[in-house]
Amino acid sequence: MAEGQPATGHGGESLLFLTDEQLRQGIEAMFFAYRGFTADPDRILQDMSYGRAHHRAIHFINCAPGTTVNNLLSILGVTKQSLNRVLRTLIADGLVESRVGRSDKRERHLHLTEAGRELEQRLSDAQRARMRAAYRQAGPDAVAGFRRVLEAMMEPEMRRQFLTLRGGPDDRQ
Amino acid sequence: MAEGQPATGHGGESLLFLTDEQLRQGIEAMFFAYRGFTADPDRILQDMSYGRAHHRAIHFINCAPGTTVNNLLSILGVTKQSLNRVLRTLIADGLVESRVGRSDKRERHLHLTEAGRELEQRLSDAQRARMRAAYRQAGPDAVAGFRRVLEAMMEPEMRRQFLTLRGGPDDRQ
DNA sequence: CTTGGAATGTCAACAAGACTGACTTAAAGT
DNA sequence: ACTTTAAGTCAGTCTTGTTGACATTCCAAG
Repeated sequence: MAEGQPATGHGGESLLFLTDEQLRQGIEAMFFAYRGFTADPDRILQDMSYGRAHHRAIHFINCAPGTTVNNLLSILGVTKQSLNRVLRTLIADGLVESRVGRSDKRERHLHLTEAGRELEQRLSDAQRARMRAAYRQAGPDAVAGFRRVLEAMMEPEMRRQFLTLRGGPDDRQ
Repeated sequence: MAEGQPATGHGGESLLFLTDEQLRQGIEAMFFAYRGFTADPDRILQDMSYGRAHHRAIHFINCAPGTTVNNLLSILGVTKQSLNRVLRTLIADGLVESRVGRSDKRERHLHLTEAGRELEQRLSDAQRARMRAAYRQAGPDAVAGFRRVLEAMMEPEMRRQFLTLRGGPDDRQ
């Protein structure tokens, strides 16, 4: 496994390219960058009594309105009990609405309320602003490469989820 | 702010390039990729009674042998109480050695023991393997772009730290 | 129709790992 | 002598993950 493009055609670079030192730098870059990536929303959230988990839930409910709890679980990769605590507070605070499924009454379909969409916007704007700045600074070609490496780094199952999400959200309810 | 390169000279793409949808996809890619990024070491660590915090400490002690506790704190971005809990167990388990500073006896210089280096290798190998596979699959140009975007995404202070780390570790002791 | 299993979601209790705040000890600087 | 700095500790809280037990609903086999 792990072939794809055998790293040919870049004069000599193909060998230097995968030294442990280069990889170590990539690992550290990932670590520091992820900190920056979450810094802005975290700052907003800590003033409310929410955390990163709430942000993630809000984000993906916004992306796929009407999604079920189970569906959200597989995207977020946590236990249902963990997600439930977060959802409970979001519902209690009127940011998320949980509608009993029409066809299958066991399911709960999740939607953001107006207030929920408003918070989502605030958080997304902050995160997108940093992303936009980074993209601008790095340039279009760098962005394409960035995306390619990230996709290759995902667990296969998550990559499927990711590509599905890009396609179209399920709005059944 | 957020100019740098005004995204010129890539025929038409310059406008499409920064849509909210593109940015959202970048954000989600970052989320899923980071999960993959930590998955392998996490699997190794959960069999021992360690967590991600221990991995980070071991990683950076290995990178900069002889680093002080304070130095490590600023790299990891956690409180000393939090780091101390981790260091205490690592020292007790004989993975990390804490030497009193020669010139300044208040400082403790941290080193990995043989057992510590061994664990570090195991963890790094797992993480590097994934990184290597992703790099190979994406190709050299993509990797360069990946690195550029990550660097631009860091908090300015972390970027300094990162570039310093690339330069040379401080081996004073 | 009933009944038992599977799926979905909820509640309760606990652990890891972050945080703050207050305090001690030792060494360095002034 | 006094202050500052580096490190460590104790106690308490918060977020977010975990497992275990439980309720509800659906569906299919008897």
